[in-house]
Amino acid sequence: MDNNKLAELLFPHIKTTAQQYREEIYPKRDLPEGAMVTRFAPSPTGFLHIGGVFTSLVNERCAHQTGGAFILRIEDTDKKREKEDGISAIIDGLDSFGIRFDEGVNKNGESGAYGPYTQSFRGEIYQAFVKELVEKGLAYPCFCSEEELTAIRAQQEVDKAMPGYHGQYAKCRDLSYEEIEANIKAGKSYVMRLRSPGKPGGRIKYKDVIKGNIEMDENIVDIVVLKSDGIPTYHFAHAVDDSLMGTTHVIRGDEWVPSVNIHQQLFYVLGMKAPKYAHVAPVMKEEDGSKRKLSKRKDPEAAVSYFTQEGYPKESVIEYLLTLANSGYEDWRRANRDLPYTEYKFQLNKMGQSGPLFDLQKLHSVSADVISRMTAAEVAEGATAWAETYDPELHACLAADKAYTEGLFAIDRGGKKPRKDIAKWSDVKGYCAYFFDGLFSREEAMEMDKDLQKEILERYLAVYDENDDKDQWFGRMKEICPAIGFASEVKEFKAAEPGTFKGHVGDVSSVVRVAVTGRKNTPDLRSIMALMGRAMCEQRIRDYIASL
RNA sequence: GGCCCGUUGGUCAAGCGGUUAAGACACCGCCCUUUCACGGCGGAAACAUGGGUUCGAUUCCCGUACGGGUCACCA
Repeated sequence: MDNNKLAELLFPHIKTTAQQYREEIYPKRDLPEGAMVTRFAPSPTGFLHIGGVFTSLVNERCAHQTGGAFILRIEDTDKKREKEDGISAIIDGLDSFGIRFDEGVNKNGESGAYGPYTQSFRGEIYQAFVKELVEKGLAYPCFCSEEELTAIRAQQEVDKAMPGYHGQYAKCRDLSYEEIEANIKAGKSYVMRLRSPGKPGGRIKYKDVIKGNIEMDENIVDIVVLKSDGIPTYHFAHAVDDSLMGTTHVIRGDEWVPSVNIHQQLFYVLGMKAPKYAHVAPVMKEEDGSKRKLSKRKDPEAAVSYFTQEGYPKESVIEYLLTLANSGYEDWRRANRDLPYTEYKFQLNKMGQSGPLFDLQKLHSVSADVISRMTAAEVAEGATAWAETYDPELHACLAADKAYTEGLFAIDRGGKKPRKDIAKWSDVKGYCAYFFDGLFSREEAMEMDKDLQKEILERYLAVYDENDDKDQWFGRMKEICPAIGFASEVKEFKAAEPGTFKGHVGDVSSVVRVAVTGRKNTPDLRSIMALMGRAMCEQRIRDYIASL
């Protein structure tokens, strides 16, 4: 058969050759030694999944810490599953986690010298490569219908043969030029298949950066490279794009491991160098005692929107994901509390081989730590921004007086041992409600004789001075003690015979605390009262007395 | 079912032939402390299983079990 003639019959409109794409249109990248070119290549089939953030973070770290490039490519080769806002959901989602791309699809379209970066716009490129394959006798049209394919599968089951279009089952493999021409003239729909050079029984080996040495059967299936609509399959698009774009490391989910034999074969027939592969295990979820892949449909915490809704700062999610990705990260963080995560030397080959369970409790702890390292201004800003869309009532309070809001977050913040009460912005309301009359409610009461509480508060009011510093403030509490039979030192109280004192200075401040905040537990009361101011504190105390 | 990968405390995990088998989250106790938090100290808690190889296996090899992945004109 005349392969060139067949190629022309099949692709008469394709004038730019594969050779030109390879050598002229997309030149080699000029990068420093060791620079990694990576890519995140999602298909726009729904919303961004936390697993997508995970793999793109890994890709991003590898590219940027080596001075390489990070590409966002959209794999929209499946029209059926495509969702309308799929692309923008991915772009916005990644952007909201601060993951930056150097090339590819973005909000304004595309940028970079290796485009288009959206596969649906690369049709002619793929076809040029298939055309070349046809010329070399490595691809052919297949006219089998869905029914025929099903029949083949059924037959293979009977024969206990390996499923797939191969060997004796590859009916269209050796069609003559005339037959092909006749089918096409008859308007029969067809796909383009690879004429696999693989031999049954052949084995291939490759070294996965994460999984190590992997050995598997050589591919012998004549896989589809171009679907009947002329759009490539993932496999083919991957091979063409990643070689043309100069990807050095393909870092993707490990569900692709079994396809590596196909991919390597594709690079081989295309005459292009295969990239290195690193297969990342998926983030898992525990259910009924067994692990399974985190699913977008079943698990609310799988969608990135969950984290924004709950108000986990993006830094927290990244921080947590990094601890999952590299176990050394936590140690590094402890030693370098204030450095940005980009300073950490991420190691691809140190990633776990099996999927980690997504642990919300750990996220919570990591996030509390992240927030504890923020400044009051940052916390105020984060919380206010979150509340604006998710809690209008809270937002009204936080936004009313910026200085006041910042002040409340400044209490017990900074220094070596900052508080860790807030793990996500949705915790803020519970944390600070008593600072605002609009949110305030009396949540807890003192278990102490009411008249005694009254007396304590009356006496306190008599000596209360809003200008006191911390020591003076506490001194007032002590001042009250003797007159009401309380110990002004806790040690004194503990050392004395039971019954000597009715209580101690700590109990006095507890009464004041409950009166002012409606709670038994709060951060430093003096700071709280100083921030709230005399009028508010006095009002709270008087209201409390009246309620007793 | 075929093929591929994996299996260290509840979870995330160090480990790479000889260790008292790290650390973190969670849990428990104690200390610090005017409350709470933070912090400090301590505790309980693990090498799936059976065979080899070896002077010695968590570590290497084989089998078993369990878990995960994949076998499309989906990615």
